Amino acid sequence: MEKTLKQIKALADGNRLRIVMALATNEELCVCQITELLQVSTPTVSRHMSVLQNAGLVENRKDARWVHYRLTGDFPASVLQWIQTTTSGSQVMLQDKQALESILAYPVDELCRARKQR
Amino acid sequence: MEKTLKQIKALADGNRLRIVMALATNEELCVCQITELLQVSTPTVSRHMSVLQNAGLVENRKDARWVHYRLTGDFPASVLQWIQTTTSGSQVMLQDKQALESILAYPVDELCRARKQR
DNA sequence: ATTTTATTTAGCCAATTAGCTAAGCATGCA
DNA sequence: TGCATGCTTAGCTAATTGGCTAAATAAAAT
Repeated sequence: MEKTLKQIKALADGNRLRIVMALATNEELCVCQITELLQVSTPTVSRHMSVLQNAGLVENRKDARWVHYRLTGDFPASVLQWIQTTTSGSQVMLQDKQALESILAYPVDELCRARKQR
Repeated sequence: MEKTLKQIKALADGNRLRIVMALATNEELCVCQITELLQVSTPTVSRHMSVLQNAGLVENRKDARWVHYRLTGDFPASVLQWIQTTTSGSQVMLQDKQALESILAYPVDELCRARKQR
């Protein structure tokens, strides 16, 4: 039961659900991009990612300065599908989808520098 | 997203997961029986049930003195199945399965009276 | 070598939550 | 009508959690 419970708890947060949905449609995102999406501080995103990773729901890949996260192959497919079908029409998720398009329009390093200036 | 998140949060607790699993294999259980299963106080069970009910995952039926809870038809089937397959082999769930057999062996009113004496 | 940059870790605070006991509310029975 | 019974609500406490800022780490660029 422990693993299942850990995974459910990892998903039981609005921001983490948004992250999962973003990764479901975008394969890989770096911390900086997720930070821009959620509009919370970088450390907060980092902690959310470690919760998801600890639950075995995401994994990361280091590439130069960036850490790219993606959903693991173990991510329970039926759960992901349920989340997608039940949330994809929601206000937040629609907004995120649009925001992600803008975010992905920038090269990663430009986005990060841009954030810095605020 | 709100409804989905509410449902996930409702499931993000060990005792509530145990309750859901118990109801998945037993159709209907009263508060008293669930209390006996979890070995926590009646008010605690009552609160757990209201969290699940608020999320639309369980509904209740009043019968004389007792309130019987069952999973709703809306309970996302794929999620239930995932929980069942991933937790049914766990220590806790196996113990619960046995405990439930003993609990169901008593008529409901006897069980409640029996509890009272401790 | 030093500085810049992306991310993580540590430490703090406010809000939420799961547990308890005590009190309240219904419903059935004497 | 009054009492017992099953459950819920209220109110408290301890523990957990999500957010922040500041400091640490790691890797690239100057």
